[in-house]
Amino acid sequence: MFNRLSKCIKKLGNKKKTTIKDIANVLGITPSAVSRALNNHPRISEKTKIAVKQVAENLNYQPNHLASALRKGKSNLVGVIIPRNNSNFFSSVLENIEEVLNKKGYNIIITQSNESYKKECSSIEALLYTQVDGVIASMANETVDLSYYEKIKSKGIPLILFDRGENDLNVDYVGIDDYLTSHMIVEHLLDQGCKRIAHIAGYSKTRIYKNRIRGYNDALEKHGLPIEKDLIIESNLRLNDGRRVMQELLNLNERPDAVYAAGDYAALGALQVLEEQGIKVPEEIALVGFSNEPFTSFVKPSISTIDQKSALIGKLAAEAFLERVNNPKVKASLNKIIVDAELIIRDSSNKKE
Amino acid sequence: MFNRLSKCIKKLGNKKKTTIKDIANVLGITPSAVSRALNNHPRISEKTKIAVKQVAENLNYQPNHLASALRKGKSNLVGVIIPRNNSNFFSSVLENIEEVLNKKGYNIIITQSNESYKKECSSIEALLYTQVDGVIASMANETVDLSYYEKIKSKGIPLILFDRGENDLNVDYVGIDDYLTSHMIVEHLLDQGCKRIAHIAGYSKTRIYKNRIRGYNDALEKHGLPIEKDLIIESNLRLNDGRRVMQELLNLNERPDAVYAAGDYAALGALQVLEEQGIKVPEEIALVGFSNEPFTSFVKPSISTIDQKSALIGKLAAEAFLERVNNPKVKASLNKIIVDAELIIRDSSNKKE
DNA sequence: CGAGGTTGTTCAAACGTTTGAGCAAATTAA
DNA sequence: TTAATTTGCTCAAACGTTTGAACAACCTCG
Repeated sequence: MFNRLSKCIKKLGNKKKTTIKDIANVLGITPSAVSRALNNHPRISEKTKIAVKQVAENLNYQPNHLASALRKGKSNLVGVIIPRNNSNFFSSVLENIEEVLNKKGYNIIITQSNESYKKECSSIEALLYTQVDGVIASMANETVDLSYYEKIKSKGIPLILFDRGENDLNVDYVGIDDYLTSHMIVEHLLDQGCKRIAHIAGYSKTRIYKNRIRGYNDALEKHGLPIEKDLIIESNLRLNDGRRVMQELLNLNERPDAVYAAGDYAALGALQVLEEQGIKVPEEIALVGFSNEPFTSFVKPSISTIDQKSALIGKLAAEAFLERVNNPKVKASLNKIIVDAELIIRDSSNKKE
Repeated sequence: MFNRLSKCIKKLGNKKKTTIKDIANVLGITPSAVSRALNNHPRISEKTKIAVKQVAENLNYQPNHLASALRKGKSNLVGVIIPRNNSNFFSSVLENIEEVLNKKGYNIIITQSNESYKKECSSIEALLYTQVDGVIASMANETVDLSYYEKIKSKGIPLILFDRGENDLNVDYVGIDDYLTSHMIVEHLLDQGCKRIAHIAGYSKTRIYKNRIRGYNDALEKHGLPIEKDLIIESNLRLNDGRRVMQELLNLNERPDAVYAAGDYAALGALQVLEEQGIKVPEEIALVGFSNEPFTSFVKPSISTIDQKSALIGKLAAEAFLERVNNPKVKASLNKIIVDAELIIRDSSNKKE
């Protein structure tokens, strides 16, 4: 056995990667026994297992994922598609997805759609080509055509959406209840004594922004306040667009006394305009944003906002995927997991004390 | 031929994925001919190619990446390791790496080390297991032991470092010249009339922060200014640590009249403390950060900082990888690609006008 | 002592591609 | 017309693993 080993070590000189075959040769057993030993198969003797692992270690054996994935028809790779990577929300979601899935032996492939439908399609294409075992995605704002997502479903692998999803697509979803969250914001502002609440809305075709608008409207109605079209202005929610919308609101005959922006960057833009014009926040106009971007806590005044529980959403999305993989037959109930968002009240909307 | 086709379509009913074998059966040719047709092999007739592609389309054929990667010994996957995903710098680098590599048929697997050495090791492990064709990485702050990176090199696949690299590891590197950039900052502050420039330094074991400190020292020396130990304080560069260091600096017998922080978050922390204490920026103390995080442009006063050309760095790192893959023999010269950083002068250090 | 079960292993096929070698037919050159 | 070359394909092995089936050797039990 010893000269077998040394022969093999010599062979290793020419840089070929070690395979289970090499291990088998060293020990004088077959590759299948080695494979089973490495996978702790019950029908392999403890003695052999130890020997195999020892030799594997010595030869610096690294299993070839490609081969086993091919044979098993399972890659242990999960694709994650996010719109953009620079927000704190997505980075935290990712971190948690990864944490949960790594523990179960999955690795993740992250792709950014950059909010572009075209890029999103090519990402899906690439992920499917890589034979991922599932996809966890948050849709680009632009995306209306769902055929590429249908393609994932038709492959028979799990598809989990988070944050940005579509009801039409019949799949698992994890996110907050935008409608209720909007309610919460409006009621907080009313509670602060505000009477004319404006809404810097997101792209009204996207489900989540649509729901925020609905929530805003219904909350006003519920409290007997009129819904004024002038006070709802659609925006791409970027900083500069927040400025533009705030300016428009200030140009109205009757100014609002509160602004609820569907995104933090838009809220920041609004805040800048208010500051430039010497309008006191929150005394004259109160302000609430959405997403809890880090900067909301350190600008002056700090901006009230919504914490979307990114860590929890990531964790739940990953678990939803695992659930689907482990119980592929249960096609029946699709989960809509709704996480409670949290309103973080900061200076920009806190008139009391 | 037509009944062959319909037979095959029927077969497809039972959800099995189409393979080149299926296409071969339909057309009555061999799988190898199909493979060659799909890959535009010159020895396949135009007629056959067209027929194969037509049938492939009809049967909704999707090539199995795992199989071809296994056979070719090449996965067309590139691993990217970044410390954290929430900074604008890394997200922009990623976007550009992806753009360049996608064009060449590569997909990227992104993993976050979360600045943890342990996580970094397991990421490397995972990437190697997935048989990536190369790794592009920015090292975690913690990382001192390079053995895991050596492991990548020993696999014989390209390793490209960016931003955070180590000279000891003999590999390609893309980044800015931290030493010169520090010079530039110090000279800008001197130009503004500052005489006592403090430095909120990064972890002095990390190469880039070490170089920033060296640059700071040498620039002062060059201009005949003393180097005062009290004015250089090491920090983890997070917001709160920036506050702590700024407080320490203010407690000195003789206050600095300028602060150069090696990171934007630390600069922001410093700014908060200055504002709270009613110290005028830049008049009493000028401030410069590092990295051009978005918030530096919208806080009041806006913070002068360094743009590290993230897009360019991403692009160059990806190209360095491609270079290595295409010319594996050229072991000789390893590239240190140095990109010129740009000083963005904003209100926090602009005393003139 | 023989039937039945368990243990530890081998055998061979399979996963879906790619690719060097081989070969017949068609084309070109001499 | 024949030899040489080109064209268009087939054959079979290979990539490294996993896995159902088979089987010998050993153990157990009545």
